[in-house]
Amino acid sequence: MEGFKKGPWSKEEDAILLDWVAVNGPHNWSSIQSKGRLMRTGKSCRLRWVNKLRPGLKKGRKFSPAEEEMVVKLQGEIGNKWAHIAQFFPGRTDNDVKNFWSTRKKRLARNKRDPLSFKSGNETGMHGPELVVHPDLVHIYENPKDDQHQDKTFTFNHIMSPPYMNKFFDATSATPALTVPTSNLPQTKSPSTPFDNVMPHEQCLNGASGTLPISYLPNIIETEPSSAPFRCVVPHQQCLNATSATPILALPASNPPNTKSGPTAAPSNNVMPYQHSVNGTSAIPAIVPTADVPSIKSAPSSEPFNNLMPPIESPSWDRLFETELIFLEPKCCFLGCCRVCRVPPAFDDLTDDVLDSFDGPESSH
DNA sequence: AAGTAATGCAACCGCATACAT
DNA sequence: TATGTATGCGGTTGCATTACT
Repeated sequence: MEGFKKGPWSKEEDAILLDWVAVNGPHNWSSIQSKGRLMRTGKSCRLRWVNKLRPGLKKGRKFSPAEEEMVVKLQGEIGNKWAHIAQFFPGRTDNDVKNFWSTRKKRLARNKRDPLSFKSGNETGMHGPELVVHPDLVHIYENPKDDQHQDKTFTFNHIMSPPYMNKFFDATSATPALTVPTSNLPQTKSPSTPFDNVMPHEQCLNGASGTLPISYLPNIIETEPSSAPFRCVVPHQQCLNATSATPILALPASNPPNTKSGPTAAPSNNVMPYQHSVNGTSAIPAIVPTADVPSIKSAPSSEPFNNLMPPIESPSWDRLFETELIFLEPKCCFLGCCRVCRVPPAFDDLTDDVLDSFDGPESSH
């Protein structure tokens, strides 16, 4: 193509692009050029926005040893799916991950090391928080064959939701790990992948933290048929019990997701699952079998998440397991990744009472 | 201090896919 | 259904900076 500028972006160009996105949203990239605002291709504009200008990016922060380990594991699991891998690292772009991997690969090649191997920070000369994994998760991860479903990718994705990992990595940081600015929410791709959509949900239950404004549903189940409207989310009971009996469902009308800038496939046709019954004694997953999902009415795009699921009828973890809506044994789900705060419980924090109160098939675990 | 190697990363390209017409 | 366009992704390149000798 002729007439398009290439190479590094100037501050002026960035300002124009930011201004454009502020007004028009992060799409219709070609219009920026066609309307004479920038002599850049739409692709170039999009790339600049995604990789450099998008809010919420981690700038100038090297990958920590924990992040490195997770990149290695993820790459080993799913290959060079950088965009997918990047979802596990909020604030990182696929380009970041790709560049990191490439650099690391070269470095290890020079040292004649397997890029799939990981050495801790001490061994590599890097320093940072060690990756600390819940014992159950370690076991599940390292023994995927133990899972009834032997798809390693699935098993892994099921456990390691991006928000959880983010919290995980930032355990020693003063920065709240779950903070995801609305302007940095993943985009809705299409109605066929409804829960790639982002939704705000209730804060982490009244004072667990005042700085966890938004979380979102992870891409957990990649092998799930695209027609399935809900993906597995896993609350853990003690979290729900800890500070409030308030169900987490509530979508504050004053805090809708930032969807006006989204693609044409607005998330307004989506509904979100919610925790309808928090009674303090049973862990009720916010999963609704496909067959139970009612027809979803359309809503104006300005009210994308006003459609809420009606309460589900007390499905048990067992049932969900049996119907393959969750793919780990219920106990593992219960212990694994919290829908509310996205953090697995510290194993030692699980009191006998909590464990006893769990209604799952303990005997099978 | 200068030259070289290593590193980090921005940005390009080609291709695939989704979507509109 | 076919075609064109927009968008997204992975591979690659090239430049600036940093580390090393």
